[in-house]
Amino acid sequence: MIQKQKGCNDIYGREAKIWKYVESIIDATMEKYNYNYIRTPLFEASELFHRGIGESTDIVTKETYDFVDRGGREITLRPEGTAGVVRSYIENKMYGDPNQPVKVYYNGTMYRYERPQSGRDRELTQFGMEVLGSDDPLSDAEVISLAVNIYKILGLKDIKVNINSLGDKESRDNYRKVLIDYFKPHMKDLCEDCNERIDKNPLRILDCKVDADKDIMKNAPKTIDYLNEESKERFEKVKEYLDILKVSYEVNPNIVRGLDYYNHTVFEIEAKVDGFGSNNVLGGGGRYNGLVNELDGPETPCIGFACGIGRLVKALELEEVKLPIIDSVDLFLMYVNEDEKKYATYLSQELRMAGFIVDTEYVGRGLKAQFKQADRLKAKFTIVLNSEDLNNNEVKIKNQKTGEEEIISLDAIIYYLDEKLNTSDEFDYEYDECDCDYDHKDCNCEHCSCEEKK
RNA sequence: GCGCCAUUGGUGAAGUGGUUAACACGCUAGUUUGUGGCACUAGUAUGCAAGAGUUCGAUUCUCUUAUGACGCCCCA
Repeated sequence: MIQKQKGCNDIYGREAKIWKYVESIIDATMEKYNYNYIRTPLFEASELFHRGIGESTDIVTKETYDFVDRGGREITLRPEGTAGVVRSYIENKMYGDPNQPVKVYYNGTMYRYERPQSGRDRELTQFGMEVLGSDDPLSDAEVISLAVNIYKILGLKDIKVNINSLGDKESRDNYRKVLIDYFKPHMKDLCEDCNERIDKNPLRILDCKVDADKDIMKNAPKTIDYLNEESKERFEKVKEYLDILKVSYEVNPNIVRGLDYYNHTVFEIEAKVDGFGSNNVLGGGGRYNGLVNELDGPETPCIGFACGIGRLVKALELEEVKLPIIDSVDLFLMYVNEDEKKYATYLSQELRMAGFIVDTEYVGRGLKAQFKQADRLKAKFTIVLNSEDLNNNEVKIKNQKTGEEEIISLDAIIYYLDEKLNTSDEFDYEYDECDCDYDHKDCNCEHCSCEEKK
């Protein structure tokens, strides 16, 4: 049997419906903030992601899917969304667009060649947004609040926003030196990994799990104490706007982000959900004023945010957030003989075109089993097509919820369903009640929330 | 890249170096029921991730590979 590739997932059934719902909320919310959807290629020239480290000594080895195509080009499957957006921004000269800043959002699969673990796959789907061409602290605050609002609209309750500021380049470089000077004499007290980090990526020592509780870590210099006046003022402004937007946050000096093109605002949003494994960060972002220029575009201040949808969906599931997922059909058509089946074929199409969700029998089940199937599909109405009734231009329609049956004229089906489904609130989505009519003591359906069951 | 544990039917799973691999749910058919929720009957893996080895004989032992879970590294 051919198995799926490591760290990839098949998403189907109810889970796929949740994904679609989550994505619909993302789309709708982004639109309200007037962020425009952008689609960039899934693969890009490797150089885009593995660009020169340049003047910085911070080295981040990117674990990406790289390959050489038939034309000898070095290709990389995108590990994140920002670089492609920035490339597109430059290549399409969006900086020349009179409509500034450029606000875009994306949603797509990313690929990382890593060992899978909790909350981390090789193929992942991320959505994110970027504001290119604004250095206004308001855009920092807006990006953060937009992200928070998406989580809130979806129904996540316990989310925590951690923010920090790395300051401008001057502040950041200064802080780096201070941090190295601080840790250097104490290297023997730190773990093996930290000894490597001091050279590769000193800021990330602050993230170390092993040494986190040591005094040396707690007393480490904090980024915000090394901001110059300008950066400090800027950070205050961001916080001020966040207050106006009613976003609660916590300043966490250990949020540093791994890449060196970040400056000023950096933030992470975490879900406080039990059972989320070692990594409970839903998404993060920050300001990257140097990146456009680094990729040969004009000096452009930008800020962005990205979030893994897989983790988000997992958080919603763990928090048992009720989502308005449509997983029922309006009508299930049953039949026994071939003539009835033919009529079912005709009728199902008519009703679907009229806007109803209609399903019927395809595998030759008996009537009894067809009723079971109707239950599984959570059919709101059923019709057993019967040659005799059809000859009289009639049909017996049954309300699966109440058990009531009515004989109605064939011509009246559409009107009848419309009346029942759209004008009464009888079939409105119910968040907490069981869909079935069964005795709750015996009911085993997965949505039943009755006390007896628990 | 490193470490630890796992992989038995549609699902949850029990189990053993030796002729027929529990049990439950589900599903299908039938009896009964005024056409479904109950009850009863019957059916439902030539197969225990894949390959190789040890053995008279392996699903059970060993190795390799693949995938899953979790942790480290890394985290965009």
